[in-house]
Amino acid sequence: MSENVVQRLRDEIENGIISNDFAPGARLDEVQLATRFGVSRTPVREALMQLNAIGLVEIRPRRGAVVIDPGPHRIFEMFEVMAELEGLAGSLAARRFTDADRTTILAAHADCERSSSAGNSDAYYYDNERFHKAIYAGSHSGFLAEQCVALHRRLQPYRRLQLRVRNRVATSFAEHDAIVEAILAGDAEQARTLLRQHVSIQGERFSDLVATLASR
Amino acid sequence: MSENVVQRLRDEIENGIISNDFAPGARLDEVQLATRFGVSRTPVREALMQLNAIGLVEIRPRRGAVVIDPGPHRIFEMFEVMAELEGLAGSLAARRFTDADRTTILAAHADCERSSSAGNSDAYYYDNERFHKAIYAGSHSGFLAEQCVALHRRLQPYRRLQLRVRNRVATSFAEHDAIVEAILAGDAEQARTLLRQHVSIQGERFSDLVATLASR
DNA sequence: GTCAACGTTCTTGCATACAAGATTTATCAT
DNA sequence: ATGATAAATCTTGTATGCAAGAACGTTGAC
Repeated sequence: MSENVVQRLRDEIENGIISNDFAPGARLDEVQLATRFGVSRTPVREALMQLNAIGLVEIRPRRGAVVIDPGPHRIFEMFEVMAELEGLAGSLAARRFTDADRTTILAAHADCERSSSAGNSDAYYYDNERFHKAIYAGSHSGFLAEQCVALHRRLQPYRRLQLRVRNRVATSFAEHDAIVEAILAGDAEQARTLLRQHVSIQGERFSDLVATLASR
Repeated sequence: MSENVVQRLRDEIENGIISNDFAPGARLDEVQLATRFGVSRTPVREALMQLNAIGLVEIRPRRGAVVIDPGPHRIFEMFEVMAELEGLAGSLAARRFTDADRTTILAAHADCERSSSAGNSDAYYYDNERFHKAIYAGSHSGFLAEQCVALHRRLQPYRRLQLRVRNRVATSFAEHDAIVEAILAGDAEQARTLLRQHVSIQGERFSDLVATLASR
């Protein structure tokens, strides 16, 4: 996967956090991680520092690293920012998409339709990710795409929880449909608005999130 | 400043990059930095890894760390995202500001007026920063504020260049005035639009940036 | 039985050491 | 003189060691 041990560790631990293997609040013991991955403490420390810089891990001086627990309110704030960035990506994509972008977006959208109508929420989860990444790419802003991917990744666990809510997959796909239409029609403002609404968790969706978080 | 050596180093090197002490493309030699700051290579490496995670430094495997050179296009992309985030902050602030926020914003705004009319672009630079941070705070979104501060910081050198452009300070202050009005009137959409325009570098401002970058 | 003070143990933070890959330099052949 | 190859040097990547601070348990007093 990666060249050096540190990158590998960073990815492994990050995945562990994303996949809830390391739950929020869990202590990340250096020697424990080191023995687990068969390396010394040094690369483990370096990986933890990187995760700290990203904001996934908190390092309390002399007291070790713990997985950050954002809490419902902060998760909401993160979705709020994500919505804004996705909106921007959508509006830029509506103005800038190429033939290749169009093909990629439509392909991902078609896959979403399949997994949605099949009622396969796990498959939909992955197709949905491809769909959104296709839009980031369509924005033709490398920096924006990176920011979106990073934030998307951090929100991954909560997004996943959301899809478990009843009918969310079907609703999500319907929203995709309108988004694709707006983008391909070149309607930047409409694409922005729809994507913002699609991503943000307002009203009852926030309640659903809190409820699902509590019952983990 | 900070508890441990790594944080201190991270800040020092980051400041060095921001202030162009370490120019884009410059090699960051581990032993050199270590002796310079009177520490061993270990904390230097850890600091570099953090800067790598933030995106200020590129670490090429087995070939050392260099300061990333974003290039005009990427800088433009970064301002584009910054504009969006500031716009969001402004719209949230318009809806959520408290009496304390109002006081802080007005105070910073008044300082901007002073340094602007005094023609002191260095002073304006700092007052401007306070003004924008006051708006971030007014948004009452901790996550958004963090993102804004981080990006603001990364764009610091280029923002500074911009203020050197003729009349930019006066124009900037005039824009602030309208922004304050919109926020305090609770006009979220107007605040968003004005802030977006205020921050983004469209048209001739981009040409100015490129020109200034070239003649550094 | 509870609480506090002290000592032990464990963990982190930084330094040093060593190995492996990259770079530079020197030598040789054409 | 120029190019290539090989050796020496330098730099990075990882491991280990040591000191200082935090967590924990024990002992003693009330």
